[in-house]
Amino acid sequence: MRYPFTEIESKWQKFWEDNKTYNTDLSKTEKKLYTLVMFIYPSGAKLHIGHWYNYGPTDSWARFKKLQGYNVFEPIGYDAFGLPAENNAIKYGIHPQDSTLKNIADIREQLKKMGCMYDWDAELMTCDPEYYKWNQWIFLQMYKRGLAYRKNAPVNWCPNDQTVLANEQVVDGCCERCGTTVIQKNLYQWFFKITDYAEELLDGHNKIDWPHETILKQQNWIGKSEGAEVTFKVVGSDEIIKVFTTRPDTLFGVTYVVLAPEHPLVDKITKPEFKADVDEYRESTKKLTEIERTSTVKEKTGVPTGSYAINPVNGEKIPVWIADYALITYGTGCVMAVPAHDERDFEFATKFNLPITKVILQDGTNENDELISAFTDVGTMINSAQFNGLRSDEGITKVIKYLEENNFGKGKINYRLRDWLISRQRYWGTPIPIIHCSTCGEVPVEESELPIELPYDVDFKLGGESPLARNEKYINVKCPKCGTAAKRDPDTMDTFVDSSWYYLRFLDPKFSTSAFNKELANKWAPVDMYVGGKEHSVMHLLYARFFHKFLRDIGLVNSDEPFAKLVHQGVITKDGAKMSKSKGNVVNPDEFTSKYGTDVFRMYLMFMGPYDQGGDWSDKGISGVERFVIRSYELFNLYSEIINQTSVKAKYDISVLSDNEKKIYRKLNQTLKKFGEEIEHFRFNTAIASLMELINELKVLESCSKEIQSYVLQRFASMLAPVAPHLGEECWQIIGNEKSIFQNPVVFEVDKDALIEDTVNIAVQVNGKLRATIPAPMNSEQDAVKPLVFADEKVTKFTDGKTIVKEIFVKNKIYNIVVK
RNA sequence: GCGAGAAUGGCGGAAUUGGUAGACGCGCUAGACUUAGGAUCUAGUACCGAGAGGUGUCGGGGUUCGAGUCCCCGUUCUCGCACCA
Repeated sequence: MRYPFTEIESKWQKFWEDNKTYNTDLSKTEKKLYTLVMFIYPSGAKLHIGHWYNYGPTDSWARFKKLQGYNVFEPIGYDAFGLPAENNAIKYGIHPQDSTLKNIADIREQLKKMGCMYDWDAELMTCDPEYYKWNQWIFLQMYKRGLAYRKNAPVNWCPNDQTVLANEQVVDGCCERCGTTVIQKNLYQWFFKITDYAEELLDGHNKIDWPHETILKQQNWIGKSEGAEVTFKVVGSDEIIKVFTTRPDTLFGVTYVVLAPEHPLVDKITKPEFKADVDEYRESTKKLTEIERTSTVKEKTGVPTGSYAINPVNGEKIPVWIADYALITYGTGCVMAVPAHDERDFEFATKFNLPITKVILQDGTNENDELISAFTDVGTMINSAQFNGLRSDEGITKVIKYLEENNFGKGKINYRLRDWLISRQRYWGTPIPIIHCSTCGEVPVEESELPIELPYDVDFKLGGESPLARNEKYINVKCPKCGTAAKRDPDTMDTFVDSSWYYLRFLDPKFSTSAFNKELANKWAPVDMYVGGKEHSVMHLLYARFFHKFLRDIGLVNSDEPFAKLVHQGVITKDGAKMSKSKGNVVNPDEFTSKYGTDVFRMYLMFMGPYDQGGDWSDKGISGVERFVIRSYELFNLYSEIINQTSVKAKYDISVLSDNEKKIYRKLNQTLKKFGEEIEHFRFNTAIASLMELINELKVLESCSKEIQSYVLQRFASMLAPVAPHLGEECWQIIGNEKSIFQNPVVFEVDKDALIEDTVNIAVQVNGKLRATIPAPMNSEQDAVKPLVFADEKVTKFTDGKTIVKEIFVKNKIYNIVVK
């Protein structure tokens, strides 16, 4: 028999849509389960294997939970703003709005063919003014509280995309999107003050069930380090240099100070006779790309400023240099250099012949031993006045205390995390709701004026400024305060703003008088299960956590974290390489869905291997899954006459069943248990393997009573339904049910009494080597098993004539005899 | 350089707390059926060996009655971060 997947799949897709099978009643919060897959970035019209791999298995998990009786909410939406649509417009002249809406329409159709249980009434897209209106509203709430602010700052600029990038979007010194080398530029930009939440973003990691590596990445990104801020006075000047150090215990070993070349103090303290060299050096570092500058293999460079500073703890006069190994973006932009105990300072001091003073003595060495490299570990403090003799790790707190008592500095915690730059000089994004007035300055738009809609007619060509700046009608407005001519902020927001709170918007998208329904958000947030790629470990997942905490602080949600549990799916590669249009190695899912159907393709993706591991694409094994699907379908057709479902009990007493019935009843329940546990933990490959194992044993059904046949098939269908939803529904119907299996999920219960086997095979080892397996009644004690063991000549062959030293017995598992 | 993870048949991959290594699937071999088909079914399939048996989870040590699993040393690969003071 052929498996008519085309008919079956379209039939059920229509059924689900007509009956709104998967619309969730959000007012019912009992057993609520909010499952979400990261929404779609509609940069093209075609879904690729990665999309299927992301959405299919996650949907199977959600379906499984629904069959377990959870009130599951699984929405879908489109992350619709962003650069690709606009780049496309520049290249081909298609308006971003037109191409995006077209893509979304195409994608929607493909998603429906995937057969996921999305609640289509909750669908959203971020380019909808009713959505981005609330981006603007949240922006204004942040602005009011000083968390959205504008400053002139050195920013990452992509010369190709002609826009500013967030630090997170710079990869290896290149634009994450187009690969062009990023340059530094000073611009007035809008920032969100995510740094205010640095400590809480770290703390919150304890409250969420996320992959360990993702939490580590975020911790690393936030980059908390504890130490001290120390003030150095500049000789013959009122200026002071503040440095951040994690090693206050080495303070007596400071032999020079380094400023970042961009540091504003450089102009003030550089001595006239050094000015030419300093300017030249600053010019040359400016020309370096991010990659060249941050390369660790690069030799250290720098020039002296001619000024000197005073080390507060010992009054020593030390030179002030500038060098590009001091980063303007970290700490204070100034470094106190301790060559004896820091590798970079050691390298620099050696190159420029600066003094090296040992202040931490390595255990087992002498003070006068020559240093051949920096000693950075813990040792004993020397040359450090009253601190001599202390262990350096203990010295840290003592020195900080001394600094504070004498007003030389203070203990300080520093973070690598920087504020989130959200301005983009591009069109296809959320307009920033600020008006610039020459007399009133920055004026926020009234909330009642929102949304500030994106005008349709704009000139997209690249010019280093936002396309919106060239739209006279949009840009020229009257100042809401004084009424004089003013201009709108011409920039748009980073698209990561859109994705930072969309999971809340799903909770009642039609409720347009606020960003989201607060009452429902408090009942349904956080998202219980969130699934998406590892590439979002830092950016999206950190920003969303920040937003959630902010929304909590203004009283809109009562939870601390947006995503309680997080799972990353792996990446599907092709011949070891990431699939991409430019490489031309994209595998088209249609090729397989048209040949095998959706269910087979979805199941094969799940069966390939561990979900979080992904893997290299090969269709080699797909026929195995196809065979399983056909065999299942045939099986149900074989028993299609079993329609008397009412006689099926919830469980049976196995002692009254025939041997075959008992065997299959037990196997079925064992499979239910195994399958459930595997799906629960996203181990789809082994879950499906357990179904295949079961079907391999279903031949004995022939000799079972109708009741048992019915019992087994019902439950088999309930396991098929999550992993092959169309097939599951069809099989459920074949055995006489009218409703969708997902509408009356009752059959996912394991009969625990049936799980235990009567007999077990005990492995008999002699000196740890397997010599025989002996069947014995379940839970037999050693005394009962022993005679069986020594009656087996496969065992005695190895024990006869030897002395038995020891016998180890593990119930139902092992009998190990140690002989000499 | 720092951090995280991984390495099991011809292939994808299975193996509760250490307890019968190779589940399930692909492929392969043989057979059955046959309107000769890349369909289906049955049996087999880690390696060496005729067999008894031996050897096997990247390499080398160790703990243990027993190690894919735990500990130490090393190799290779993947992924993050990378002059963060």
